[in-house]
Amino acid sequence: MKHKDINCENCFISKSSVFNVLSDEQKETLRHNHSCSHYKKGEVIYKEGDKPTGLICLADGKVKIFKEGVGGREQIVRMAKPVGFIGYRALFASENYIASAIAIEDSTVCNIEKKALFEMLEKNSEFAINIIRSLATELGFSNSRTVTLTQKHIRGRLAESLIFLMETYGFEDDAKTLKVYLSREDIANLSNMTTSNAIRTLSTFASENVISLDGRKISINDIRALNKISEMG
Amino acid sequence: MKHKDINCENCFISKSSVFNVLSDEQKETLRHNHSCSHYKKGEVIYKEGDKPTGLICLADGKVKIFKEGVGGREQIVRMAKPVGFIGYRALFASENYIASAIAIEDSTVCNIEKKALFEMLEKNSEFAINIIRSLATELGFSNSRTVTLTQKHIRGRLAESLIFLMETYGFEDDAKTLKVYLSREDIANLSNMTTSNAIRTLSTFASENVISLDGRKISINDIRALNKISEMG
DNA sequence: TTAATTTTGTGCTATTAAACATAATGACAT
DNA sequence: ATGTCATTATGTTTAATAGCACAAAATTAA
Repeated sequence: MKHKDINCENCFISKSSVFNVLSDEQKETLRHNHSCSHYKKGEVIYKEGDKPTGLICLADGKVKIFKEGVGGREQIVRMAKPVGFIGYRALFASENYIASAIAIEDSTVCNIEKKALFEMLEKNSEFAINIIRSLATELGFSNSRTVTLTQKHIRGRLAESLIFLMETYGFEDDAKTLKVYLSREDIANLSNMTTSNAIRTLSTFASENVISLDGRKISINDIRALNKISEMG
Repeated sequence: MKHKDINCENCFISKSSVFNVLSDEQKETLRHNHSCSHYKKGEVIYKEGDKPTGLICLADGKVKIFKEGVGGREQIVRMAKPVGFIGYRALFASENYIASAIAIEDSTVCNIEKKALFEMLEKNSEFAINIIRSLATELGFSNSRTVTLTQKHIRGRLAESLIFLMETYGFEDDAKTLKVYLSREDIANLSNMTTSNAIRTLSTFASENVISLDGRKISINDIRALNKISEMG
């Protein structure tokens, strides 16, 4: 369910956004061609096969992007955090979405119309170069992940996922609890393993004092050990 | 070993290249900032960790791009054909290479200087948009491949690789023999399996009359069956 | 509050594919 | 031609992990 007109100004003012090379006037143009929506935890933002209507910016919340594979088994290909973009790959490739996006927390997104965006790309080449850099970086990440997910063993894959979540979402105030609360199934889908094995391996990590578990709360006790497991298997 | 000044004009005149939106004058500018090289089968074009010096265009030949994973096991992430670009990801992300490129046939490549290329990106936004589209398409391919390689079983993965090679390099004049001659090891590295299993599974496909084998020559007898194996496992 | 449903946790079994071993074949250098 | 090395081929064993079954706990709905 969408609630219109919720503030998503974050998307335009963030220093780290690809928009940072736009002039105030250009930002204003995009602002005039956007709409905001709100999604509750678990709601679908877009589905595999849908046609993109614009560039979606995540102003607040957390979103998982995943593909359905063999027998409906899902593989999470990306986790988005604010301020970040989602669905841009399909938009720029002029294709339909090849993955789905679901809010894993209540989220606010803003949609910038395709037409206005492409006009901006033509006008401001520095902006285009920013997009090129983002896509190239993301492609490198994807290639690395392919190798990881296919070659590392379960412990290595899970350790790497935990490191990834740590780097993406950071810690709570205690400096050790991951600031993201995923189901065991989502953790499994991120790490290319069954839910059973994700549960089992998390328990093992906890028994080795590498992490602590309290429901969906995961605390990292020993980053060095986690890195070692990720690298060595 | 590199041989300078071998013709690689293909790269500039190809209709299907991202350069097709450049004016004659702009093409001339890039031409003034390029150099050609030749690589024999098996020679390294660049290695993981190297710093890109420009955009490499494959004018003639065939190249495999691969990453080294756990225990040096290689995963082929892309196969390049003429006219196509290699090494552009690292260049555009301003990173060092995260994969290596090796000629699998005698190949001619041309290197367009980084500086001239980026100046062109700034001048011609249509060109930049072309690059954006290429990167976005490639990213989609990479994401799909991640799911395939992690979820499909051996038969499915191998079938998909054969279809991929067929779509990438096409057939010889007999309309059934793949126009690319890979070692069993390369086929394995493309399909995320051991060499033994690639050999075994190819034999099985041959015994099922889906393909025919004659040394490194692979002929596709039944595309429909191959597609079915790829989809169903 | 109770009932229903989902999520988490744990043990056992079956299956897949890797690892290993050993030939056979083919390519290449001397 | 002859030896060396890489590649291809095939059989056997072993290890990893998916699949399944079931119970406990937590969450949601009635």
